[in-house]
Amino acid sequence: MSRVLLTRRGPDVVVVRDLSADGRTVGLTEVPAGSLPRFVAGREPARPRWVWDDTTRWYPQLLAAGVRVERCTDLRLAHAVLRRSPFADPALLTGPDTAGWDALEPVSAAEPALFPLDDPADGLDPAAEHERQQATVAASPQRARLGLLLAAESGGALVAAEMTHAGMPWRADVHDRLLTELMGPRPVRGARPAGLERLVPAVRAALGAPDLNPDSPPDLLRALQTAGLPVADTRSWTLEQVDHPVVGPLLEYKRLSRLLAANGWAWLDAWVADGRFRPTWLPGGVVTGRWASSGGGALSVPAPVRPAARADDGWLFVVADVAQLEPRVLAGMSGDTAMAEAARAADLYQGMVDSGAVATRAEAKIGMLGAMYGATRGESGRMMPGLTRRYPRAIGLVEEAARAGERGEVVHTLLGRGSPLPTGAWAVPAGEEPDGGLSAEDRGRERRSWGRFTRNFVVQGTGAEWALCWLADLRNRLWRLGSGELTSRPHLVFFVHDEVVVHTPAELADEVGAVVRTAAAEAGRLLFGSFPVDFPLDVAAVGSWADAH
DNA sequence: CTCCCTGGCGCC
DNA sequence: AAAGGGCGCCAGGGAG
Repeated sequence: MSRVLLTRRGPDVVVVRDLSADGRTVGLTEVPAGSLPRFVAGREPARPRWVWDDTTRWYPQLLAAGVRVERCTDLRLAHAVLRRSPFADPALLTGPDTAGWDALEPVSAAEPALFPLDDPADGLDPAAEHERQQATVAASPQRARLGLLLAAESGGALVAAEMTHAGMPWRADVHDRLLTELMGPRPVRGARPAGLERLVPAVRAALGAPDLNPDSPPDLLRALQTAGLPVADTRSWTLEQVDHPVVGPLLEYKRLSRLLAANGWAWLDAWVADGRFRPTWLPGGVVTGRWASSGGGALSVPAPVRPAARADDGWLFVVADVAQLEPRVLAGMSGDTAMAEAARAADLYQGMVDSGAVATRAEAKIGMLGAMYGATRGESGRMMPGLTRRYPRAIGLVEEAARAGERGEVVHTLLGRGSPLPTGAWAVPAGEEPDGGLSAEDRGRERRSWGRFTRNFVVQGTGAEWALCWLADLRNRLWRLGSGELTSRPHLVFFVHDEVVVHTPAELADEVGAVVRTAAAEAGRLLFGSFPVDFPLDVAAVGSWADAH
């Protein structure tokens, strides 16, 4: 496969290097920046891997010009992975501008102030960085896994740019109607909607606090305590435990007030334009390898507004999510055949019950979540001995990850993403002076807390790798289902950790459903080879996102 | 005034 | 006696 490296020379010229398999430059061309899309489109039929400093600095402009590419290497993301990977030799990755690569941030269309003038990326040498990265992977004892991780990470970068380009279809009129039905028509700026305002006197009266501002947690807490309620905070869960006339109206107020603040009319104004919601997706934005997002809270769109996400006329959403991704991933990465057997069922937790490992589905779920999050007490903690007996390899893997974290060691995902080193005062190496300000108890608590983080890291991070492989493979399969530009074919519009939304012409929905499943099976094969662990999907073809679950 | 922290809560 | 992982975002409120 050929590789083509793109670099900028000033604002107007792009330097194109054709690279040999060992990374040497075998061809050099200069292209005016304005004709880059035409150039890339002309080369794309040969299916090169485009190598560039950072997908966010190249791909949005190509997409805007109607050009889609099949694959790339994103040096920024690859650098971040390699810098922390226990599978990579740091000496091979180190160069004169390593600090610059460490510090390189993605750019977003929403804040173009830095770009293209004065971009720190322009002080870096992508050709040299690419050579270092190639050498690092080639020398790795796990180069297949590491290579897969870098390819998947880069594929994710392409998906992210394409999803922002296409946007999630979003009906502002439907959203406005939902809000109006729940809390009355849109008020003038700064005022409470009538449906919310109506609840304030009820709360004040029930607490005997005529001037209370229910939006101020400290004031609210004082008023609750003054009224004699045994609460130490104002959380909804706490209030639900209390029997008092204020609870009903106050919980209702909090529910509506939250919706108004997070996804009300101001959210619509800020994030929905031309019938599309376009968040900025940040692949690799979380230490575990999960994506983050900025703008509009894309990863936490609450259920009540999802009816506003509606496919275009003649189009459908194919919504797919994988049930119990993380315990399945744990079964695969630990090679635990008993857990993989339970994972053969569409419902892994029911599979655990059917095999006699646990008595009820609820116990299976709480036990597994506790194992992966590090619960040691309560119902979840009490289940650990039984789970350990039944699934020694799976439980053993997360336990060992926790112990390693408590020793201050790095843990890693299946494909080699490394955890950060602890920075807390508890982690001072033996022999050095511990922080005088931290008691032995505090140190123990922080040490265990870091162990819970590393315990979860290996599972959450490997789950993210499965999802990346799924996404990257699905993207190319969707492209082959249609013709014309990206948004006239079936295309991804949303991704939330273990769920995808594809926007597709209605007549292709069945085929989309099939390739979503094929891509999931392929992701399982890429990560776990022939080890028999299944990743069954819930797939629905719907007019609205809200109808999927 | 701006900056930063916290409580609270939405998602996985 | 609701403990236990990862996020982003908002409003309030204190610090500078």
